[in-house]
Amino acid sequence: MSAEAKSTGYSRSTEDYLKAIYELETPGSPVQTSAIAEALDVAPPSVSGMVKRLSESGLVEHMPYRGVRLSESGRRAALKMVRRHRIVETYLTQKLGYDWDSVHDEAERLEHAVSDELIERMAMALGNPRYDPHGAPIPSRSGLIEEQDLLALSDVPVGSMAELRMVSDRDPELLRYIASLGLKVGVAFEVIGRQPFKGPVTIRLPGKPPREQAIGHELADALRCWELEGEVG
Amino acid sequence: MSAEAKSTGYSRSTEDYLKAIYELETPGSPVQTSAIAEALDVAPPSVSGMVKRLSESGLVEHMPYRGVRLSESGRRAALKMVRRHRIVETYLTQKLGYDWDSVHDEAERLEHAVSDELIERMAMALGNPRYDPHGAPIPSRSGLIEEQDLLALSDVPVGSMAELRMVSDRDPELLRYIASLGLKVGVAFEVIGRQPFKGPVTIRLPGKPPREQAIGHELADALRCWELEGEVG
DNA sequence: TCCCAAATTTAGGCTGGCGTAATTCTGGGA
DNA sequence: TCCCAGAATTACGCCAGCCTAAATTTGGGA
Repeated sequence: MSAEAKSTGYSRSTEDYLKAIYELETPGSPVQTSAIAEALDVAPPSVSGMVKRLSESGLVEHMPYRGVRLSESGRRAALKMVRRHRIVETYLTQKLGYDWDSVHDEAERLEHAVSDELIERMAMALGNPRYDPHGAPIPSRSGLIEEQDLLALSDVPVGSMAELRMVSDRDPELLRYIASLGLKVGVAFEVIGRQPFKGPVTIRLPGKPPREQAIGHELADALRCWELEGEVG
Repeated sequence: MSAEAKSTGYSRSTEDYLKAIYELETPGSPVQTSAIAEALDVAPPSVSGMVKRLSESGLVEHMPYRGVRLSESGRRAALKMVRRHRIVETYLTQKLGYDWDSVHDEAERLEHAVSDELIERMAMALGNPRYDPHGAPIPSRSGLIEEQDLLALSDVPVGSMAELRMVSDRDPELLRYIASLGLKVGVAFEVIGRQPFKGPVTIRLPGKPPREQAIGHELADALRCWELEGEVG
């Protein structure tokens, strides 16, 4: 009966679940209950309960004991949340001086409170950006998102040039660290070595004297790159 | 057990109640249950229930059947919400092109989601404003608020000059209307007449040809003014 | 002083969302 | 094919907040 000026019309919790499911979805397989539980830091039975409500609302398709998939309307709502999150992050960094490692939590709360109008005004003020500060593509107002086909740094062949295109916004520590290395979205570098058995990747970073830097495997897995055309010897 | 990055540490609902009570409080008398119920658009028994919780948390002092008063900590939290609300309103109008009649609802939601840091960054970007777009004073970070001693337009003596200083942000219709008259905070005018029995107040507004304008009693009650020194014949 | 209307509180219920404990299903290994 | 570990679900309970209906209190007028 209550109006709820939320503009997705769904509860905060529902919005969180939809976004989490969207982010966990891979084209092939449904998202498992336990994965959602971990992502949202709730107990698995809580997820079962919410999944039931979501599927009754037609937001997800539930295959018992198998997992869930977003329905069309679920995906639309999820992409709306993703757009909000990324525009807010971009706005905070560009207009209010936030560092890229500190915007995630703020955006996580604001995405539930902003109206469509505010988001569009922020987007306008930013010149309708296509990527957020971590390189993630911003879905369009109509819910289209660019599918990027990026390579983990750990998979870039030794000897090639690559450009950092995207990093998860989740881990501030990690973001601070890679920023301290001079790495940010758009920086190109050469991959000059990789040790086997999940050993570090070594890259050469541009600079007055180019700098070689070892990147641990876990980190190298989190850095998404474009392999650049011209190879370097 | 959950951390709650809310920074007041209270629930959305609690924040709403505290702010409402603050705004209904008058130095002398406690705030009645029914007044809170009306302000928040909930049923009186819901207020009784919440008041019980608030008083158990030490945020209000409850005098059964008489009403409630904010405690020190309750007042501090309420003023924090007021500061947030007013800074958000100011930010939206000054930096994102909102009109003064459309910021209230947006601020009403954002005030619960923003962090202290975001508020301070907004305030900084605005040059630490002292008043919001409707002329209401913005509490300082430490919780001090300027007490203004303003006169309703309906109480300004006929013949004097006055300046509009403050209007409630609650009614967009009213705000649009007075803006359409060319009235905004800071505009000075002369009170040239007032009809008895809650009749209209007539004012003379500055302009290429000064304009006379009748203001209904209800509206005249909502416009808070300074009486200016120099009288005019 | 008594009584009634209005305000308030209590009683009892509901929903969303979370938790734990117990149960059920699934799929891979022996 | 059987069995079991792990995943998922069901069963049940809790709390915040809201509601309506039924007491209860209060204060002002006759």
